[in-house]
Amino acid sequence: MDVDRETSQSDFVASVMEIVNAIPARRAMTYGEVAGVLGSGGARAVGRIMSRYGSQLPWWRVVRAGGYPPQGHESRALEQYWAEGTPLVHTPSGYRVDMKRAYFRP
DNA sequence: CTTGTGACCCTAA
DNA sequence: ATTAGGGCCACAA
Repeated sequence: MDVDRETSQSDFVASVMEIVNAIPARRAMTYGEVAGVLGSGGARAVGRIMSRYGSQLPWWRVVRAGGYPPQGHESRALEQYWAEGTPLVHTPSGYRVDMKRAYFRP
């Protein structure tokens, strides 16, 4: 077989998609936590996958550390949070997901 | 190989 | 709450 074509990398991508797709509504998980569950790559690697494959995933359920939504996509995420009823907390500079209630641990 | 960029994280002040 | 600095991983030029 010619090289492993897509093994370690594609496996990582598939795992991320599985986890994100498994996050229930009104819940949220951080990039670092997803990476931690996989035990490989890093938060940035997860973020990169989201930018590439997140189009077909509930990407709004994946937030930054502290519950802050993805940078540059805050408006889009807010619409989804509002539609699903995700617990939010308003901050002086915007809003954030209430990790106190929305935090999801697989 | 060096540099720059990105849907990131942590600690300190 | 906010900014600054360092660390991390993956990729294009």
